[in-house]
Amino acid sequence: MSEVSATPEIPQNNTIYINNINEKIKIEELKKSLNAVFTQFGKILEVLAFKTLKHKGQAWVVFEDVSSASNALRQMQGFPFYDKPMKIQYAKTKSDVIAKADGTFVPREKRKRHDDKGKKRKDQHDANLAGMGLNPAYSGGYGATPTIPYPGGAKSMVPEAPAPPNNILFIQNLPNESTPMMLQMLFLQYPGFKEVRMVETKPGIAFVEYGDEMQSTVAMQSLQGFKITPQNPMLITYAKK
DNA sequence: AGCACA
Repeated sequence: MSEVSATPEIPQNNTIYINNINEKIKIEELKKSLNAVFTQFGKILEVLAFKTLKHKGQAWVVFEDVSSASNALRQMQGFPFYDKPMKIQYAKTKSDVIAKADGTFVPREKRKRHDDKGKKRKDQHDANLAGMGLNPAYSGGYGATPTIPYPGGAKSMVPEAPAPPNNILFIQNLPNESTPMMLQMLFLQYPGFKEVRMVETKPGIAFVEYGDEMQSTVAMQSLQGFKITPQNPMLITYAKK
């Protein structure tokens, strides 16, 4: 009898293919969440997901290194993501961003002919903040290098050492005039938000609670370094348990 | 279930 495995093995790839994803999640949020959840395994070059019928519930996460993809695949296999266990495989083919870096990229024929440069991407939450005179530090680049703009005086830390995840976030370097309402405006937009707690005796810090660690992670990734004033980039970490 | 390159 053959000893070939019954489950078809796909060779390693920089890109992981994820399915069984909760289809209720909007593409924009989904990509952000995937980025947040997988960034711990290494540099992510791209997250792709589509809302077309054929591609619902699926996504591709492209890592710079194959080893990152391997670790992600193993460690996040079955991870409860929006209440559904992720199914992760290697992608069947090389992603374009990788091929381009390789020099092996060859444009495929099914490419659209017409320019689609007319589409512009909207910034996500700037509108809410304008009235308060707040200035986002980021305009929504989840693919960006997760560099944390540490406030002056913070001890230099190795960014590769992540704190243990917690559904409660610890926010530092807030301006003294920050109010719970201001913070709520920022954090409420991410799913699972529960509450903001500020410590009266210690201005400049706050705790923000989410329903679970995944949700808090998404919010943290999105608002990391957000500037309420130009000299106050938020430093967000998981709260100690 | 479904493997793309918005």
